[in-house]
Formats: sequence, C-alpha cells, structure tokens
Amino acid sequence: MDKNNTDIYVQLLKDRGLRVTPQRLQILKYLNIHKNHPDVTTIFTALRKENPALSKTTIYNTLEALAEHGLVQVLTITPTENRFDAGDRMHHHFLCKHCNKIYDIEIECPHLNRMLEGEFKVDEVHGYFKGSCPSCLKENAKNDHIQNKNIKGLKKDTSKC
Amino acid sequence: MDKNNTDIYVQLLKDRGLRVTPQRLQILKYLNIHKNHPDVTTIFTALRKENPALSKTTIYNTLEALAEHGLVQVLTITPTENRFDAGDRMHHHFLCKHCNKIYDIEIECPHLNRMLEGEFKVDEVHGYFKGSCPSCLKENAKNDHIQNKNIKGLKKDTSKC
DNA sequence: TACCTAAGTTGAAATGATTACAAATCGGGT
DNA sequence: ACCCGATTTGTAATCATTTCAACTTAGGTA
Ligand SMILES: [Mn+2]
Ligand SMILES: [Mn+2]
Ligand SMILES: [Zn+2]
Ligand SMILES: [Zn+2]
Repeated sequence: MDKNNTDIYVQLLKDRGLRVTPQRLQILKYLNIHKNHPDVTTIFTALRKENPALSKTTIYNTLEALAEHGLVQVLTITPTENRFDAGDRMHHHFLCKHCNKIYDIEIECPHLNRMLEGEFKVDEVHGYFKGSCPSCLKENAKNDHIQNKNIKGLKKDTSKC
Repeated sequence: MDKNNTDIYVQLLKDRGLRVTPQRLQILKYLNIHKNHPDVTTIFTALRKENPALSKTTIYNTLEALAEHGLVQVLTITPTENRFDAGDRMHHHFLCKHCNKIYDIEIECPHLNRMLEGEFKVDEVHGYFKGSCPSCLKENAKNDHIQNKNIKGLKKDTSKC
C-alpha cells in the first residue's frame, strides 16, 4: 500500500512473470504516485532526471508490456497522444479541452460487467467525458468580465440535470 | 432522409452559418453513407477519386469545422488516428483490436444526460469497448484448430454475465 | 450581373507521436 | 561465474496532424 516502497512493484512484476528491471520499477512507481494521467513525454522528462540514460523507446516498450499485463491502462481520450493510468480499476475520465487535464470521475456504470450479448469479447471499458473543467470555467468567467472574449467552444450548458 | 440527396447537406450547412462548398458536401455525404467510422486517410483516398484536386488538409479543416458544429463526431478510440462518425447522436462503440473495425453498440447509458454534479460542463460523452469482434473470434477459433497459435491477447473471458 | 472580400482550399514543409531496428546490456536461471 | 534470451538504448523511419502562405471561391452588395 506504500506507493514509495519498491518491493510491491517487484512483486507485481514477478507475479506476472515479467523481468524486474530498474526502468520498469521506475515507471511503475511513477504512475502509481502521479495520478494525473501523464503522456509518454511527461513520464520521460520526469524520470530522465534520476536516470539520464533512460531512453524514450524504453518508456514505450515498458508501458506496452505493463498494459498487456494489466498493470497500467492506456487512455485514448485525447486526439493526439496516449495518456496513462496505473492499475486496472475501471473508472470514468473527464478531459478538459482547454487545459488538457484529465480528471477521474467516480460514477456508477452498468457496463462494467464487460459483456455485450455474448457476441464480443470485451477486454476494456472506457467512459470518457469531454468539455470544460471547473477551473477553466472559472477562469473564463473572470476574463469575460474584463473582456468579452470567450474560450473557444465554451457556451452555457442548457441541459437540465 | 435520402442520404444521396445533396440538398439536405446544403441545408445542414446553411442552418449553421457554414459556407456551402463542394468539399464540405462531399465529406458530409461520404460520412453519412459510409457508417464504418473511417479515418482521414480513408476518406481522402475515397473522395480523391471523384475530385483529384482534393487536399488532405481540406479533410482536416472540414472535419474540424463540421465537428465544431455538431455535424460529425470525432472518435478517439484508437491509439493512433482519429476516426469519424456522422451526426451527433450519442451511441457506444466497440473497437476490435485485431481487425481495427469499429462497431456501433446500441445500449442504454445513464450518463447521456451529460451532467456531472454541475461542476463540469460536458460537451461530449463517449463509451468505448475494446476487445475482439465476433468475426475475429471465429477466425481465431478456426486457426486454433489447425495450429495452436493464438491471436495476441485473445484469452477466454471469465467474467460472469 | 459584376465586383469585393472574408472564408475556404491547396500543397509543401514542419512538427510530434510512435515504431522499426540492430547493437549493447542485463536479469535470472544453471 | 556463465550463459542466453529478454530488455534497453539510440538512431532512423514512419505516420498523423499542424502550420503557413499563396491561390481560389462563396455569397453578399451595388
Ligand atoms: Mn484515472
Ligand atoms: Mn458510430
Ligand atoms: Zn481545464
Ligand atoms: Zn475483428
């Protein structure tokens, strides 16, 4: 449960028959501590500080291996780059199209049972919302007061609950 | 209702204050006829045949404009390229990770009301499932019989209903 | 109808994410 | 300590998307 303790990550890898390497431990630990859904470049830039020899290719290779074994999730919520999340617990996500931040959304979902009339074999379930986050809405309201300049695509929501 | 009649697309554009251009009509009609969630290159390759001067940049520009006005949806279901869908009716999608096909999934979803405790302004709701489609499952079973070679990541689903 | 201009289109070049590949290194079993 | 297949690394493709400036056009106006 101690996210800073390397031993648990060693065990997670061993349990899955994956070799234990410093890079895998590094990346696994990073994702479990930083729950802000980083992209490859963000992870790379951060981890390179403690390990200057780290290669970006390793980040790609490692994330692919970890994802294949259910240790990380790949979020395809952005139109451009993949974002990553530790663990395999399904939960919903909200992407703010202004600041590009991804928020965890904890709501009930009847689709979690991962079955679709038995015809498809479902490995992953993703629930994505996109729009404007509270912080950007607030920022926009402030600017509106000063100047009549709206954030692109930011209009009043007229849907009723 | 006649997907081949250009007039309805002209009207859709005019209703939104968008200029009516042959390229926009072409793309709009294409997406309304081909409901297989194509990517930019697929659209480009297809439309180029009837209009050799068409530019890929125009596909990007047009899709962006149409998406902004709710005439098309951008699906970020694949890790690599964006896929597109006509209209703005929300529905779920299934991505087969073997053949890369995207299926429409018609199921009830309680999140369609597009509100999240009033804190976020939700513009889009996406429900994505990923796994193996019936066709690929069948194909895989056949090959398994001949040779003991499994499609990568294709394991038995043990979830109960 | 002829004209004007902002909006749209085009193609080439830049950018950025991801993949391919081959050589160097390393984990873990003997 | 040794060995070998797995992993890491750096470089060079590849591929989707964006930028940009010149050219063209849709649609409003006289
Ligand atoms: Mn998350
Ligand atoms: Mn669809
Ligand atoms: Zn935001
Ligand atoms: Zn398939």
